[in-house]
Amino acid sequence: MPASKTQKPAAPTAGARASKPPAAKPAELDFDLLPDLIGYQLRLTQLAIFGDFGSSLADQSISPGRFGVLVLIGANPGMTQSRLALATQLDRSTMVAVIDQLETRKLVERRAAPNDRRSNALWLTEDGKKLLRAMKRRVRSHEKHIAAALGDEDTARLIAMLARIREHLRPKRSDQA
Amino acid sequence: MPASKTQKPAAPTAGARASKPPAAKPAELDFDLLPDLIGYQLRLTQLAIFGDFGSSLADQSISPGRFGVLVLIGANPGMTQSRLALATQLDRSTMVAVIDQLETRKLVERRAAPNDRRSNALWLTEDGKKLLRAMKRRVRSHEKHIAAALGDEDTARLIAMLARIREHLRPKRSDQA
DNA sequence: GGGTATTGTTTGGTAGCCAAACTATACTAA
DNA sequence: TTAGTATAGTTTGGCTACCAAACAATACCC
Repeated sequence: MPASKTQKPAAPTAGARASKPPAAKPAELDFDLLPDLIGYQLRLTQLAIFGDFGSSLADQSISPGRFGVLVLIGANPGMTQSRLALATQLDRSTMVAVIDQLETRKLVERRAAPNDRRSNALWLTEDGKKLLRAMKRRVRSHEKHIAAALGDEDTARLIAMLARIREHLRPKRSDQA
Repeated sequence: MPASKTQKPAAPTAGARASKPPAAKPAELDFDLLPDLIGYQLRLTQLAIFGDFGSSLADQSISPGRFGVLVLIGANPGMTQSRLALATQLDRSTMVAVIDQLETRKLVERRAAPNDRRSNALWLTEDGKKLLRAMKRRVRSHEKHIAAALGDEDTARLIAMLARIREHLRPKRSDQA
């Protein structure tokens, strides 16, 4: 932004005030090929859903990702961090901070793994279980709200389509849903 | 990672969900309700697509988001940063860095806006146009590859479904595709 | 035993994003 | 004209989320 002010302000002094043409309306934006891109549509939709999801869980300040971690630990008590990292497609080093955070909040505990002293066995605390139950309820109701836009049948079809895309994209991969 | 299938309801036989055998083996992971969540599925699919997309554009080191910005500027030459921020759902302050980056790489230019000395009019440089053309080709072919997993008809249906979800979620909003 | 693989961790980096405060400019109305 | 207010871009500061390399402890295999 030029700080100089050497230029005269468009002299409104002259009475030439007659023609104020269409005033150059912003005009419609052209999104070109974007709306046809599946990745773009996915991003938009995910933004919308996560925004909604987030606001619905905001008071717990648990992000969708953290919720997923809690679910996995809840459903697979005693699992290790590495397995969890694999399942969530996060790096092991990332998972350290995630568990640190959840442990600080007293939602998750690291315990000794029975067979391997390198591993941490992850368990929900009572608080964690309680919070998870409450969040699951909300998530399910939130999900119902979304599914209402499509109907059960189309919702199932949508999920199947997404799975199909993934399978087609990455020939082989496992330990992930 | 021991692997298996793309995971399934996991619950070994319906209903039974109490016993916890002292699994000596990694055992199957239970993803619980996650696979039924649209948001979760979207995230997985987006990860897969963007990963693929990214690797296909890696040599240009242009992220999907940056690509979208280039497309918008290309299709709406002279548009301002604010409009662009609105269209991409980014903050205006975020857009500054984005444009800085693209300008440094000589793909985009900030020019004086004709009617408003506060605004920057954004234009692609020749390099920008060239790169955009090349990337569009790749993106389209990439898109074809994805669509091949579904077929044209289902692809269109998928996109329509996603749009429906968004509309249902956020009552109304404009300036976005 | 020795070699190698794996687990969790530390460290250091990146991308991407938002919010508040600020400057320059534009618009509006007294 | 002038004052008030709104807007465009920017700066600053922060935050989340992520990866990659290196490392110690432990496990596994021969």
